[in-house]
Amino acid sequence: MGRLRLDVNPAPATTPADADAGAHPDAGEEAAGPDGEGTLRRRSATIQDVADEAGVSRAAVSKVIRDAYGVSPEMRQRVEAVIARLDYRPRVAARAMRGSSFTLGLEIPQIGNDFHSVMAAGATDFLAETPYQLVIAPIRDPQEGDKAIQSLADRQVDGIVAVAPLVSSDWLDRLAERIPVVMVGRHDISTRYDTVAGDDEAGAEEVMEHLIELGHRHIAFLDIDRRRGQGGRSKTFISPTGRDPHAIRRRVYHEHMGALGLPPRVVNGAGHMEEDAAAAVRPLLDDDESRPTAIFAGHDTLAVGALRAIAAAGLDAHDVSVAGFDDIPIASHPMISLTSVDQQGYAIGQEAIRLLLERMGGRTEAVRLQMPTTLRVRGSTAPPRRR
Amino acid sequence: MGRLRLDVNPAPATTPADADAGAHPDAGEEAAGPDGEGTLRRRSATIQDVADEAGVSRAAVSKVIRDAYGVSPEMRQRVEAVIARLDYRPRVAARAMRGSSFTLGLEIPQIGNDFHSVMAAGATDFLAETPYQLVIAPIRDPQEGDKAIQSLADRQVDGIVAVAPLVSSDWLDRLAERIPVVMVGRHDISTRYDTVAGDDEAGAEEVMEHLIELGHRHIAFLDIDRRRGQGGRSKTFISPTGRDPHAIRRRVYHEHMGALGLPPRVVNGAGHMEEDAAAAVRPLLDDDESRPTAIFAGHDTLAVGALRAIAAAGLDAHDVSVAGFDDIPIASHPMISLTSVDQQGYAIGQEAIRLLLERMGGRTEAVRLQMPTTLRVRGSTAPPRRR
DNA sequence: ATGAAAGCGCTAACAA
DNA sequence: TTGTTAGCGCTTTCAT
Repeated sequence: MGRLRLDVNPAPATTPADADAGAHPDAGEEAAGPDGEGTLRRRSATIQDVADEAGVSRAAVSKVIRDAYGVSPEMRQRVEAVIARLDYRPRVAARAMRGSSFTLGLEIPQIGNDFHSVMAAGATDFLAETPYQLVIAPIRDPQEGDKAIQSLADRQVDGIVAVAPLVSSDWLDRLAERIPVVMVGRHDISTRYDTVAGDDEAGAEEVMEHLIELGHRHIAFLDIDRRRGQGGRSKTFISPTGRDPHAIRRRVYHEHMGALGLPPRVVNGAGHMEEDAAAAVRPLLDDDESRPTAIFAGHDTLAVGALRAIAAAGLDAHDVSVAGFDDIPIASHPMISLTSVDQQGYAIGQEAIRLLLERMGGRTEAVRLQMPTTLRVRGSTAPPRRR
Repeated sequence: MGRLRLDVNPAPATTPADADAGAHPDAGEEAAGPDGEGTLRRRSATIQDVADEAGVSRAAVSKVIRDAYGVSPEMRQRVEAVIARLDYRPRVAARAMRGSSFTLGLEIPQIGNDFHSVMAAGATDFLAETPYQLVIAPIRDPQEGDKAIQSLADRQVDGIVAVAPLVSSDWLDRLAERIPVVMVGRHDISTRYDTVAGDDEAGAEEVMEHLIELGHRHIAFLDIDRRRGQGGRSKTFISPTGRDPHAIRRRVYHEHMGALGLPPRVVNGAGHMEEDAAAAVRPLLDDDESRPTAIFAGHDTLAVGALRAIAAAGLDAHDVSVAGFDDIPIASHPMISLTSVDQQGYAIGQEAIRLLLERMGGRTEAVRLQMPTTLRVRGSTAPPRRR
């Protein structure tokens, strides 16, 4: 599956059109023209075609489509009519060569993670009345963040928003010299790119205080697994600064456990997916004695996976409580009812784009935004059953 | 919120670099070079820079990066060294002007719909070992599908996969004259673009037979709402052919109800979102007498929303059963346990890309693929309580 | 207000 | 095997 024949190279896009003797392609006309309705790809109208047809210069057409200064109403009208008739669309690639592509890139480390979806929705909505188009570059392995970001940069996007906790800040600094960059979920201090992040420290503290107050003492931390994708990729590495969101959440967990003299227990999620988390949690539940009474999951997708294992084992919140992070939409579903930290993913997406547009508009000082968090207490956390 | 200052126009990307007197940008060197570490955006290396630095022609460099025929090992090595040192990256926009952009576009009508996420994952995975990058164009309103597709086309992607049930097939035919297109979830017969779709008819039949067999007679159909975004967008319209997936599911529902002489009851989901569906279902539950005993939801996101309303009202599957379509990941969660039709979203994503690559490789006959469906019976459907 | 012309970075004939 | 050259479609001075 997934094996593709190696005829991958696209057919040369060169049309047999050599007759450059003022031949208007007449693209978009309903009359199919002299060219048979065969299968050959038809060339579409260029700015030159429009200019010829309207009897003006390319420059004039360019001014019309850019709404630039210096066009008479009559010319504008004439040109616009031809544009409509020929169904002319400016080629973004050609524009990009001279300036901007009016495209913004968003890299997210996991398609299907609802937190990222919500963030992307915020970004998309914010761009609505803007001339910019957002494109998302999805990746398979969270470790490949730098590749996807680079790929976006190669495509001449005018700016990049990325969620990539593991990419080195040096590399990002270098990238940000070339193109405006806003990083989401990073707490590092860069002078070249902006950051937007939730307050991971405060959020994690709320969770731990809540669990402890409920009476839990045997609390496990369900972490994402960074050992995956161990290939020695040069620019990607395990965050050494401990400043990525999951490292912070884990540290706060350790601090609270330590303060109470409780032994920490970190379980590796073996990935980012719900199923990975369920698999990692399952063995914890076997033994009634050693079983934790609560699990603090690094993010909601892991938390939902933990709930999957717990429910499948016939246990409930009084046996094993679960708290997550992100407050993804399903968390508030009454049948899931997951206690979670709301870090305003939608607003994060909006703010990231706002900052990016600001930067593209000329701002040069770096801005760091931290969103406040709110603990949403729900049914998945309850006092532990006395044993 | 979301209101952005109108300094949206990107700063002109022209660097003040006028000294074209053989100045190598020396991009990517760790030594910051003579230029102060100020804020001006640095120009990055071009193929010309590499050629100059390596003492060869542009064509030679081009051949090296394209792995083309006719380069001596020595030259290749020399060029590659310079490429690495200068951190040279070919500009995709420039390449796109001469041929392909090595970018494939995926348009999905709703970011955050898990079925689309799974599909996108299949597409992404299939492209893994390929030189192509997938970019996703998200949209806010499902009605804007044509805009997003057009936007992708404007960006010179080499091919397009789209989920856009409401776009007219004429428009798509015209688009497909210019660029390879594969449509997902459409059952129409086009000679210019391919289609991949689940077997909506068979899937819906399985659902209805299952509900009826359980003993349900008062079955409602929870439909997406097509009245939204009523603005008269020229190329978008309510599918007149009745061949879009939701129209088919609804038709099968009507047929089964009619065959049993039962009165149909179609409820509008007022959108595609879970919350929309919950709001639409709530009023159905008020009156014990008129309350349906089962709901067939047009897709799983709506079904989960229905479950939200049902659970919030303190009811369960014996009061109101729910069946959905798509078998999104959360459906199998034991706390949700939603009966649903599996139409292999992941495989659909893979197949769509496979067909697209085939088409890009030269195939001209249209291919229509239909994926078989499987009903996953779970806890959300149960025999109705006797009243 | 309009147009001529240069050039963005790359690929693809074609020559050498 | 290598280099020269002509564009791809657009924006942008700079003349007119």
